[in-house]
Amino acid sequence: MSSNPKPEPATVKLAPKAVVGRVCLYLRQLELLHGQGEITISSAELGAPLSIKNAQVRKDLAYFGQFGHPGIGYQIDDLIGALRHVLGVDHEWPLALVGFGNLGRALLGYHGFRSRGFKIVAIFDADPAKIGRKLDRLVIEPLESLLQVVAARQITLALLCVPAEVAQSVADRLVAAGIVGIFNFAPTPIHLPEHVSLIGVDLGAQLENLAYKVEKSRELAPGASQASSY
Amino acid sequence: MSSNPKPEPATVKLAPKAVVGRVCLYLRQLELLHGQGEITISSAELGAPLSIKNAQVRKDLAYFGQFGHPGIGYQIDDLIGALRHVLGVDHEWPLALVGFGNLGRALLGYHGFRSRGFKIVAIFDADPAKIGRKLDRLVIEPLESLLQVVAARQITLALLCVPAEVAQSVADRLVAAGIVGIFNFAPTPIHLPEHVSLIGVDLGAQLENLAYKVEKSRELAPGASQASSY
DNA sequence: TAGATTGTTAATCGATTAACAATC
DNA sequence: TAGATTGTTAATCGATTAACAATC
Repeated sequence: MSSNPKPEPATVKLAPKAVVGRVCLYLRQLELLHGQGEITISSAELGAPLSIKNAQVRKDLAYFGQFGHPGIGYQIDDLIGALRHVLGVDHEWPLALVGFGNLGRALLGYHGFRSRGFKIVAIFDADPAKIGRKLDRLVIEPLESLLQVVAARQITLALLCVPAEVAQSVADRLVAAGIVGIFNFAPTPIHLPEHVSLIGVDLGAQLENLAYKVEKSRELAPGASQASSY
Repeated sequence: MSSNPKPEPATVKLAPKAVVGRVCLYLRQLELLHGQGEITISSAELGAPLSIKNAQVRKDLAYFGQFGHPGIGYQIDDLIGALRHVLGVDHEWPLALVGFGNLGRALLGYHGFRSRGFKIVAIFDADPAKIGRKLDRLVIEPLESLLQVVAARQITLALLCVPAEVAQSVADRLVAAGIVGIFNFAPTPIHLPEHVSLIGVDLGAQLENLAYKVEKSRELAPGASQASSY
């Protein structure tokens, strides 16, 4: 433990969503660079491949502390450690996968989760025909077991991949079982109590956004659009 | 040669990303209400289930025209038609599915696309073991066929579900084949020429966002977080 | 008319960018 | 020291919210 300036003088400034989103990208980029043997990096170099300006990078990082060295830049391994801690990905997260349809099946095998400490430790489905099926080391369980399994395996987060019609009611049951964060893939908004966090991705809506962009750039003229990177 | 530095003086206000995102939600909500036999709706009623304020709803819609009637509200079927046109979902969009791994397989069966006029009409993969396999009415084809198939089936959009390492190079080939919009699922930013539109969803990064929220609300106190709806 | 609700303007709020003294 | 780069403040930009005359 070093001589840290001021740990937290009641300044619980929770970072804006946009900032957190970008910090995730910085972390991934940093890990890539670390793997390539890089030692330090400047805000400009870090932002460039992500199309993010140097001032933005510095401001984002400054939300969480002072990590840089004037004239030098950022120590990559130190920054990786700091950002992992900030984002809460410096430890494992046991996940429940709820709804084992097409999308649920894909998420079970999705590498982007596992590589970040997110580990699916339970699968639930309402369909009696699916219950009992074995996958990997897991068995598909009925929603009736939610309460017991969530407690036993200390599950905190859930991937919700059920049909839109039942998304809200299943979400309610997840909350009742003690889940504190839900990643909603159902194409419908759901409402949760204040203490439960929520992220939603509506793939259909996203694709409509893309259609709009294309339609619009066609209108504007053959060859004028705004490019962007994600 | 082209004598237009600025094509349209007044009316080419391309709506901000956030506005388009919300309009997609309005459209879905309106279709739901239409199915329930509702005829008219006010901005307040439309926004409520989405946790969006009435002023915001009116402002968003006003980007695209005047659809409402003072004292009455909006005619649901008229508004649906208008928004579909604005978003470009009043006609079919032939899609290419590129990369037939876990996620690609899930997207092939994903109902949220088909119900909006998005229709997968070609599947590509680089793996010789997969090429030739039949699914639904489609055959998995090699990337070498891209140019020919995209032209023949008039494909404009692509779902990119390949590993991060090859995402950029495959995207380049898609662009070369004439694709004008890419939905990138690979967990890496890609860069495209100006005339090609891009939407990216990084599921791993999203899950990290959720982890951050949970971590943060734990710090703040047991029972204080910001709820939101998607 | 009285009540409801729009589209739009003005006020507020937040996020991005630029600029620069401080630091290595 | 000279050059590089930080963290932070100030300026700019954009998005959300409130307020209200106009309209049905």
